[in-house]
Amino acid sequence: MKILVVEDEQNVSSFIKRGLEEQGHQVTQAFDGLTGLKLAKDDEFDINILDVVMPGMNGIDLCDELKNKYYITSPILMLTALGSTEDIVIGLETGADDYLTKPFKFKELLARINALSRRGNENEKSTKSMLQVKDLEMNLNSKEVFRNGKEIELTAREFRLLEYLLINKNRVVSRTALLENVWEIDFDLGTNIIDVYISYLRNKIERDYPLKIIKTVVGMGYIIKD
Amino acid sequence: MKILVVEDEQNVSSFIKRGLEEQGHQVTQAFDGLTGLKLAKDDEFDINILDVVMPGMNGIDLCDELKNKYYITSPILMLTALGSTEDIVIGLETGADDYLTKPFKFKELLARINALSRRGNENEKSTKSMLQVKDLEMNLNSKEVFRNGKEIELTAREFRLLEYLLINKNRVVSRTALLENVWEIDFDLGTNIIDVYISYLRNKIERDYPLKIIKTVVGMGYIIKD
DNA sequence: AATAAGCTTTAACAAAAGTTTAACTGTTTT
DNA sequence: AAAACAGTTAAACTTTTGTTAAAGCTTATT
Repeated sequence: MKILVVEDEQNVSSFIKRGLEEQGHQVTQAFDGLTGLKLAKDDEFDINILDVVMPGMNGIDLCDELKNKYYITSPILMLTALGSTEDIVIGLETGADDYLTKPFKFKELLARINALSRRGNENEKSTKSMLQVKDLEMNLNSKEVFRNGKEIELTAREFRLLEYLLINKNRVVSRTALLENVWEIDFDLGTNIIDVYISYLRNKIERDYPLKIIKTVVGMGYIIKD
Repeated sequence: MKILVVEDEQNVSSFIKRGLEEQGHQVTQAFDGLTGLKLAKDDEFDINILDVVMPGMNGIDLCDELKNKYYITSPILMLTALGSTEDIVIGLETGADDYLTKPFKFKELLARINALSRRGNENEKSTKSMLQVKDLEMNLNSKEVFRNGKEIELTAREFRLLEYLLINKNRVVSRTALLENVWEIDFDLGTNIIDVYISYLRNKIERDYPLKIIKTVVGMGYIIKD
């Protein structure tokens, strides 16, 4: 993992760096808030460790900027002096994902880092390249579609239509939305292309199976439900 | 929020309960691990607070069971005695989402609970789109309507009418307003379409239930009250 | 550049579903 | 009790959806 450590005290920073590198992580150091901001805002790190007390920009403001201005998604772990409950409260409020009071045992830091990265990975399940509903699977990388394990060949447009419906699983998708997002047509001029493609799609993915996938909601659009 | 507190020390448990209830949360108490397990495993709580040191099943085993056997998804916050770093490490390793060392300031517990629930909500952004009154629920994403858990099929117009009434819950909605907002008719030419649709709607959502939803306010319009 | 194959779009029609009108009945207010 | 207001019903009407075939495009290949 790539880990950023923003900490002004040389010896604490090195202590962390050495320990994490022993665990096979790649550590980048920043010794003041502004440098830390520059490094972190592009969200290239798996975890950001920020000290609260620093000259210039402090850890809380840095955390605030990162989470609420640059909207970074990687977790932030705050380091605070023992007993400064106020800081902890504010830190968590501004969006820090965890904190640790100094002095701390390295083992605990490690456990927290693991917990944070574990949590991060769970959220990324949604980003992964498979969409599915019932016994229908769509692989976004290989652009393959399977029903009950059997491959179904779709044309590009059929694929995009199905993809959009799957991304919006459990939501009714209007014709306007389909026209805009699948066909990039921003105003309808009385085409029935959607109906035609829904029909094609149904022929390919539902014809041989009793379990239907695409439901029509008359007057509103179409929906794929779990 | 519904919060579960599994803690064997009466006074600590009550302290937490009282504080959280003051914040408007709904707290359920368990005074031993097994009871806690029974309550938590059905995953009906928004947050589970577990004490580590308890007679019988301890908090760490409980956490392990819940996360790795019953796969509950709601966050777990562990309470540990000060300085037992070992416990914290194990706790986080078994899947706890956060921990707090005793003694703690209530303010901090609150901040952590808020942080945990915030994190949870991000994963299910589809939730915010529910309208409801009494035992009637309307899902604006899937365009589904349920009465007492049972689905009711509505046409597009019926849906829009009910939606508008629900958005204006506890307010009398005039016929003119309905005509403008549901039918997009800006001036009435003596139609009774609203009466007709109110009648259709009542047939579908009230016919089989003693508890009525839509009330007529003669000379003014209709109202749905909580 | 011409051809062919595959994909996309249009258009016509049939079928299904939903909406509106209007006549009639019932209820509340004056 | 009359007048105004609200509710019900069924038939007429409109809109929406599904299907098919043919025409129009693109793209790869000769």
